[in-house]
Parts: sequence; C-alpha cells; structure tokens
Amino acid sequence: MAHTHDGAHDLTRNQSLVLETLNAQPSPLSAYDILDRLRGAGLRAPLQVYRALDKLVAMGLAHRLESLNAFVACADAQCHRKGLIGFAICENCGRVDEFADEVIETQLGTWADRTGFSIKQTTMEIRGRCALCREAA
Amino acid sequence: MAHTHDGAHDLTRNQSLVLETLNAQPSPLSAYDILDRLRGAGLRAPLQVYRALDKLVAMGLAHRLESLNAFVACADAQCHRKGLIGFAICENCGRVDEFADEVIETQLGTWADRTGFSIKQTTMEIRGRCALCREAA
DNA sequence: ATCTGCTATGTTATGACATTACGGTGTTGC
DNA sequence: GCAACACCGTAATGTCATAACATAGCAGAT
Ligand SMILES: [Zn+2]
Ligand SMILES: [Zn+2]
Ligand SMILES: [Zn+2]
Ligand SMILES: [Zn+2]
Repeated sequence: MAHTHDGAHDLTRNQSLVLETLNAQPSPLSAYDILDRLRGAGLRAPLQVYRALDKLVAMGLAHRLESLNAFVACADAQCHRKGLIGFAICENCGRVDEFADEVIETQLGTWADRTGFSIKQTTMEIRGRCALCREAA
Repeated sequence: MAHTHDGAHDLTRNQSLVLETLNAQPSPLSAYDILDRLRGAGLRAPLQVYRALDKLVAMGLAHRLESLNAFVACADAQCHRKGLIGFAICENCGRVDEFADEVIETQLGTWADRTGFSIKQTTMEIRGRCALCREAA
C-alpha cells in the first residue's frame, strides 16, 4: 500500500504516523479524523497533525482536497513530477482517483498566456459516482 | 455592476441583500464577511446568510470558491448555461476571473467516459497573480 | 563545554467556517 | 379552514484551522 516516492524522504515520527494513517484508508480523512486515530500513539492536538500534513503535502506524499477539507495519501509515486493533478471523488463510496492530464494543463497554460495570469497552483476536483458504484446500482 | 441573468428570478429580501453585497465587491467574501456587512440591514445570524447563499449558488447568481471557503457574485450572465466554470484567483489583489473552456470540458468528459466515472460537478480553481498585479510589480 | 541556530514538538487558547434543531410567519392550492 | 410549502429568526453546536508560547534535540562554530 505505502509507496516510496523515489525521493526517499525521511520522515519524522509524527509525519510517519500521519502518512501511515492516510495510507491505511482509501478515502480522504480530515485532520481531526487523523488525530482521533492517533490518540493511542500519543498525539493530542490538531496542530501536531496539521504540521505533519503541511510537510507531507509539500513533499507530494499527500494531497489536500479543497472541496472536502480533507486529505489523502498520494496514490502515484510520480505525481509530483507531473504538473497539474486532478482528483475524481466518488460521492457514494468516498474513493478518490488521482489523474494527470497534459491536454488540460496545456489548455490552462494557453489561457494564462492569453490573459497574462501567472499560475502558481491549480485545484481540479470532480465529484460524482465511480464506475464500481455505478455497476453496483 | 449587477446583472440580471435573463431568467429573471425574483429574490427574497435576504437573498437580494446578500447578492448586492457580493456585487459590491470584486473579490470573494466569506459568509461571515457578508454577515458583518449586513448587520446594519438587520441580519444577525450566519444561517441567514448561508441560506441565501445556497439559493443564489443554486440559481447560478453566485459561486462558491472551495479553495477559499468564500463566495463571489457571478460575473457572467450566461455562465449557468455553459458547462464547466473555472476561476482564476489572484493571490495579490484577490480579484477573481471566471472562465469557461470547452476543450477542458471535453477532455474531462473523455476521461470520465474512459474510466466510467459519472461527473456531477467540477471544481477548477487556479491560484496565482493576475496581469494587472504583474504589471504593477 | 557551551553557545547559537535550526527544526521539530507539545500545549493552550482562539479564530473561522458551517450546520442542526426548533419554532414562527406567510402564501398557495384544496 | 387546512395542509403543504418556502422562507425567516434565534440559539446552540459542530467542524476546520491557526496563533502564541514554551520546550527538546541536534549540528556546527567559538
Ligand atoms: Zn499524488
Ligand atoms: Zn464509488
Ligand atoms: Zn458565473
Ligand atoms: Zn491581482
């Protein structure tokens, strides 16, 4: 389940605990969800989790989903090399699918060039129902 | 500044107040910002604002920016007819530019078809620096 | 050895965003 | 009248995130 993200970062204790918690869960967790699961390991305050999450996100080992105010482990060892990342969030089962798309990225770049906007970061999150849940229905 | 969105909705008092507040501001406002500006008009509780915002967003007269937990008036009378809407948010001046892009929409549709995902809603928000702020620097 | 700078950590309190629960008012259609 | 519905007002609560301050550990310089 856990993968290494070739950079071979070494994580601190809190960062490792948080990342393991995210890796153990296929669907997003809020910071407070994570905290609750780590009380047994000695964590007590939200900030301990948020600080670890900040680092993990900066390293590309985890992602924040803006439309959920929640976090997932990165599902793709190379994603931080790619540019724009998108997320497809199933509203039925909670599963998140991570994808990259060069066409969209190029298109956004074109739009930015045309309008003079300088892009620092892009959030792309689609909500709906995943293939598995559609079959089940 | 305010525009009508051809549907000619008629709004309730609270809805009108909230929409006017949003229209008076080029940058996004949080629900509590809006509340503060409307205390003089008699509003007292967050829920009064959130209820109005829910309706305005449903009508397409306002949009929620997930990455800011804030709201803007719709800048485009036709946007609710178009499919996907994107937002470019300037981190310097706060201004938000609303855009639609068929190529991106098509590309997402293709991705969805290929993976079997059924899209209900898409969030696309880009952060960066707008042309005006880049000139000024 | 100790001082300094840096990073990570722990703890408390608070700020910011959003919803639940309940009761009331007014309008529409029967 | 009366039921159904949409809106409104208020209080309390829930959820997400950060500020502010204090401490511990470690590496390199003096
Ligand atoms: Zn990733
Ligand atoms: Zn699903
Ligand atoms: Zn719009
Ligand atoms: Zn700007």
